[in-house]
Amino acid sequence: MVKEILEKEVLTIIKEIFPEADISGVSVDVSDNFGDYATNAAMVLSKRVGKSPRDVAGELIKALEKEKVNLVEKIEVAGPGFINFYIADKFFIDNVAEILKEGHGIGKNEKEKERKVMIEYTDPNPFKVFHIGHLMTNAIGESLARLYEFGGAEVKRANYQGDIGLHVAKALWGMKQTLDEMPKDSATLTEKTAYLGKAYSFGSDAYGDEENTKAQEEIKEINKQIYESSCDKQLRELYDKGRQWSFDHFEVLYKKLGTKFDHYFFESQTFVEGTQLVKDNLKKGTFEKSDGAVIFPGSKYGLHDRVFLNSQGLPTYEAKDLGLTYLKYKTYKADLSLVITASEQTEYFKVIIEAMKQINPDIAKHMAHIGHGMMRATTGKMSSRKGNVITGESIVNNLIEMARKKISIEGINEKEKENIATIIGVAAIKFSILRHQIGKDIVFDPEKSISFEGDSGPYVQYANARAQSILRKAEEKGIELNAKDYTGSVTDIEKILQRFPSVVGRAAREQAPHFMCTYLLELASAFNSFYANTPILNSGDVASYRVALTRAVSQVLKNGLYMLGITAPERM
RNA sequence: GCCCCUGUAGUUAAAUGGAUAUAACGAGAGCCUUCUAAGCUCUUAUUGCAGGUUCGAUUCCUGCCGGGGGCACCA
Repeated sequence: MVKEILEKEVLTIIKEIFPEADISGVSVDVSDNFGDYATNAAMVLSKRVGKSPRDVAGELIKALEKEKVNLVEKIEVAGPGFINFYIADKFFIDNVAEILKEGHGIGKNEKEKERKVMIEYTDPNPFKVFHIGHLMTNAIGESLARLYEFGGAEVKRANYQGDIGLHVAKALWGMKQTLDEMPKDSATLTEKTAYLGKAYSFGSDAYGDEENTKAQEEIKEINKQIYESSCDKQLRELYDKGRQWSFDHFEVLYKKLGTKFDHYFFESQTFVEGTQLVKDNLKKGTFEKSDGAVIFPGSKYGLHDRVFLNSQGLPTYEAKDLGLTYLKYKTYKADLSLVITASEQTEYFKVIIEAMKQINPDIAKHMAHIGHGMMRATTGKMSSRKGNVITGESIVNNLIEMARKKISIEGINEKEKENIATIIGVAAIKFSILRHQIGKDIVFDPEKSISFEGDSGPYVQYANARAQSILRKAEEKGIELNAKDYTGSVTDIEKILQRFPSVVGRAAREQAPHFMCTYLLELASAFNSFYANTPILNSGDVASYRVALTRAVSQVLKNGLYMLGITAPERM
C-alpha cells in the first residue's frame, strides 16, 4: 500500500537527516489536487529543527529522490511546505492485476488475527415490535462483525432477547383482556405480531394509568409468576405462544437481513445468575440497600445510582445484564466482548461495566459498549407504547416492493425477482444507516422513505450490475482479460482501487463502517462516469485492459458491500 | 438541576489539525439508433455565536445559544 510505504520511507529519511527532531511517526495522505499523496512532515518538523517548512521540505525531497523509491515518479514541494508525491501509472496498473489475482480475498488482512470477538446486537424483545431501531443495531453489528472477520478475527454473533420481565407481563395481561381478538395458529406471522404489539400497547397503557391500580397489581403479579414459573396453564400457553410467534417472526427478518447468529441468550436464562451475583456482592459491599431495593452506587464513580433488584426482590435489566455477561463468558472466552445498542443506553452501560469491574475485573476489561445514534422520525419521537413506531418489517417490505417494481430483467421467474428485490431493498435500508457516523442520530423521513438513487446502496449495486453485464458480454465475445501489459495512462478508478485495503483497515480500526460507504460511493461514481464516457468492449487494443479493470472494480465493490452486510446482485 | 452526546449548503450527510470544505437530494439546462437512464455532463449554495491554542481549526480548549439522550425499582 502506497500510504504505508511512503510513511515508512519518509520516516527513515527524517531519522537520518534530522535525528534531533526525535519524531516517531509521520502521516502521508491521499491528495486530490496536488499529486497523488502528500505529507505535512516538513511543517511538523519546522519548529523542531528551527528551519522554515519549505527549506525542510527541500532537504527531505533531495534525500528522498536519492533513495529512488520506484513507485514515485515525481516529488514536489508546494504551498506552505507540503511534500507532494506523484505515483507512477505502472504501479496502479500492477495493482489492478493484483486485485484480479486476490479475487474475493481482496481486503482481507491480519490486523485482528487470532483475536476472539463476540458481538451482541439486534436484541429485539419478544412480545414487542421489531422496530426501526433494531434494524439499525442489526445493520451496524453485522457490519462490524464482518469487518473483524476480514481482519482475521474469530467472530461470534450473539443476540439477547428479553423473554421475561415487566414488558412481557404487560403483553400477557393485554392478551388476556383481548382473547377474542387473538389470531388463530393458521394466521400469518404479520397478523400474529401485530396482535402482540397491540396487546403490549394495551397492557402498557393500563400499567401507566394511575387510576387503574387493579391492572398494575395484576401485571406485577403476572411478572412475579413468570419469574417463579408458577403461572397457571392458560398463562403458560399464552406465554409459549407469544414467545414462539415473536421468535419465528424475527428469524424471517434475520434471514432477509443476512444475519446468522451463533448464540441466542434469553433473559429467562440470565436472571438467576444475575440475581445471585447481586446478592453475593451485596455482602461484600459492592451493592447497597436503598428504599427496599438493591442498588449499585454509581455515584461513587461519577455515574448514576441504579436499581439492580427491585423491592419485590426481582432482578431488573441491570442484574440480568450482569448474569448475561457471565453467561457469555462461560460460552466463549472473548478477547473483546462488544455490545451494540442505541446511545440512550450509553450511560447505563457505563454503570454495568463499572459494577462488573467491582465484581470481576478480569471479565470487565474485555467488555465494551458501542452506542449508535437514534433513528428519529420527522413525525416526532417513536414509542412502542404509543404504537406509533415504524416496524422493521414494514420498512423492509416497502423497500422490497419498490425495488421489485423497478426490476426489468427479461426471462427471470417470480422467485428470482423476489430474491433480487429483497437484496436491493435490504441494501437501501442498510446503506442509509451505515453511511452515517455510528454515534450520530439519523433523521428518517417516512414520507420520502429511502432513496434508490444518488448516495445509496442500490447505486453501488447498480454500478456492479453494469460491470457484471460487461463481463458477461466480454466472455461471449472471447475477450481475454489482461491488466499487465497495458502501457497507457490511468484514470481515477485505478487510484481509488488502490486505496481499498487502507479503507478496510480504517473502517475496522475505528469501528466505522461509514468510511466504507463513502469509499464505495466514490468508486461506483468513478466507474459509472467511465462507463458512460468510455467504450469498454469496443475499444480495440485496450479492451482487454478495460475489461480487466471492470472486473477489478466489480470485485472491490462486492467485497466492500459484503463488509456492510450487503449482497451485490449480478443483475438488477 | 446534574451528567453524556451533538450543531456543516434550502434538506440529508462526509471531511486521520492542512492547501480551493466533499457528495447526494432539491431547483435549472442537456444526454439513450454503443456495453442496464436505479445512469452520465453542466449550473446553483455551507462550517450556530464569541474568545483561545497553532505556521494552519469544521476538527482541540473555554464560555454562550440551540437540538438529542440519560438521571431508582422499564428495557
